[in-house]
Amino acid sequence: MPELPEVETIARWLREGSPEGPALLGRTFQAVEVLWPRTLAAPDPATFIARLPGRRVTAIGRRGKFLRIWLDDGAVLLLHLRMSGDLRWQPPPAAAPHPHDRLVFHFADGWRLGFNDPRKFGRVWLVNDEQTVLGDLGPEPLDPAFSAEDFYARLRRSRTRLKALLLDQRFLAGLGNIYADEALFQAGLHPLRPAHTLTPPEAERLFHAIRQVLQAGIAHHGASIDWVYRGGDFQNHFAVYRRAGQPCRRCGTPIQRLVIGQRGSHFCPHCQPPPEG
DNA sequence: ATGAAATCCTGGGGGC
DNA sequence: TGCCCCCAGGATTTCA
Repeated sequence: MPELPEVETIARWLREGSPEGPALLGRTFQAVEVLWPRTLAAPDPATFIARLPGRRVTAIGRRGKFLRIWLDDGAVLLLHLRMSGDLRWQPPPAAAPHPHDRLVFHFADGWRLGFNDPRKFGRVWLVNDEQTVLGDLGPEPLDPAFSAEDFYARLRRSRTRLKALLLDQRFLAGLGNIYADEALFQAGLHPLRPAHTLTPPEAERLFHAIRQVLQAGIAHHGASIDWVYRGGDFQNHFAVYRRAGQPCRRCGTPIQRLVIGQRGSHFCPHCQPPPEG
């Protein structure tokens, strides 16, 4: 599941080039194939196919879990990988698309960049004003301007359980199931704690834990789980995620799994004491 | 306001 | 070995 660290890794590789392929930055689109139209959130396929050729990539970045590719006509290509999305370079000569390619971008030198997405949940937008898509996102966790005080103030406004709140992209942008569980463990906070019950020290602990796990994830080039492989190895450093029944690395108590807000949640019942009731 | 449930999808895992 | 069933998981939409 690509979350903030995985998307950040992909953005860097597209910007700088990687062992898997060249940089996307500075390239000009020659053509685009739409193999699964529902991947395209906006505009409609005909408009998309007509508009992209000739456009040059001027910058590449990230907001939350969205990949942002700015074009020389002022438009922005936004990609959300959701569950199983990935971007894969294919070198020339031309060959059949990969089995789960939904969009394929073509370049003049024969390289192709495929938006590959087995589960078809990923979405792509080509818009003039990115705010129409990104407008409701919460703060960037790693933004230097975002402070522990801001975070505490936001927590106090919600009675929602911590786990569900951390996954709400309007509350905070970029966390998914893996990093939410890891951050809660790191902070020693139970996923069922109502957000407004956190003390200022607890909020500060969670704030720093979130930043720490995200930065660790980025340093490891993200996590490679299931069949989504980005070359990262953070999956070998999980403290709780998908470790139900295995001993807590800190105290040895078996890790528990609970479904919260339809999401599997993993935690140590000893290091993360449950709320009252 | 809050949250639960349904929805979209398919590869993979468990059960037999 | 193979078949069937069911499930995870992000985000949105709908229902209670």
